[in-house]
Amino acid sequence: MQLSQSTEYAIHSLFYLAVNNNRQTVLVSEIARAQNISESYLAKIFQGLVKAGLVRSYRGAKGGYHLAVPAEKITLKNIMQAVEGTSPIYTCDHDRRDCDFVVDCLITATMKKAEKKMYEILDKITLEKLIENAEELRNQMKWLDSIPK
Amino acid sequence: MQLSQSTEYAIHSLFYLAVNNNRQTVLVSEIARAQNISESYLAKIFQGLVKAGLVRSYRGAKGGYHLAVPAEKITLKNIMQAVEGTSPIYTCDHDRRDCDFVVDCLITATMKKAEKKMYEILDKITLEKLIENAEELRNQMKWLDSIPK
DNA sequence: TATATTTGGATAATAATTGTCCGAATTATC
DNA sequence: GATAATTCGGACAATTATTATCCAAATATA
Ligand code: SF4
Ligand code: SF4
Repeated sequence: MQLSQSTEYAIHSLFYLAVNNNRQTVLVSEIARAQNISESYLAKIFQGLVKAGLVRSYRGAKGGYHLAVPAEKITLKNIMQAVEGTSPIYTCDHDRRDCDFVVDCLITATMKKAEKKMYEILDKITLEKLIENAEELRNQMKWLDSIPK
Repeated sequence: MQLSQSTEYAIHSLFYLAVNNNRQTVLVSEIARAQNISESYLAKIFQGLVKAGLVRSYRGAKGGYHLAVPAEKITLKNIMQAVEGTSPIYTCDHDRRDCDFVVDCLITATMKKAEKKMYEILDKITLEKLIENAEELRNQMKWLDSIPK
């Protein structure tokens, strides 16, 4: 029940993008370098983020990425679901058992509710809010300083 | 971000145990058969549940398992953590970045809060409540009927 | 003693995650 | 038009986690 490292990469990379959203584009190589993570792997993650509609890509010289929507519209929930998918945290195999599954049983209903509550919290925090928080904690988050090419 | 199948097995097996808690012991073979799942794999899961203090085991003839604590004291949270562990859903690699991590940043704080909310919901539902719900939905949950040896 | 059962360890099969590489497509600039 | 810079898509490989099986040893009953 842990988020994949890809999600941790994606959150931080979008955060970095949001901080640098005034620039035309940012290279994936720069984003990887800023965090000291694998560039080729991050490139793959970004392909997914494009498909999910969170970032826009620009190919060719002077290309790169920037946010597809404003930073105040992208939440931690959005990012998490873009990377991890949207399938529910709990699914039961009722076929395997002798279980009709007409009405949600209390197990299923509870799992759905727990998941919903979790996403409600995550949906409240946007990249914009992360930036505001970063202003307060700036001295502890040096990796956000943009890296010159 | 999905629960492992082991957790699904554990929840249903403990549920089955709770329903049959009037009996002295229940065999792991019976529990597996009732759900049509692998007996040897379930046996391994039960070893973990013993260590977690959720069930008690009895070796030898007439042995088996029963709940270590009353059904109203075992929650879905307890079961989930017994199987999946208690490490947080989100951990960041601040060493890899240039991040001091003195105070929780908003990412970390939000993840902790989301996790907490999720567990709060799961901690409200006990095996006892599942049994009550099963009485209502009895016709759809035939697998709970205890299997004669 | 014979039988029933969990325990713990070893091992294997399968699937998911993480990571790399490269040629093709695209775009900007000279 | 040629060149350089960049993402894209697909294939592939390495590593780790999950799911599963088996068996000898320990324990308990009768
Ligand atoms: S009891 Fe509920 S969770 Fe379990 S198999 Fe039936 S419907 Fe699914
Ligand atoms: S910004 Fe927050 S989550 Fe990211 S590395 Fe720093 S402390 Fe961790």
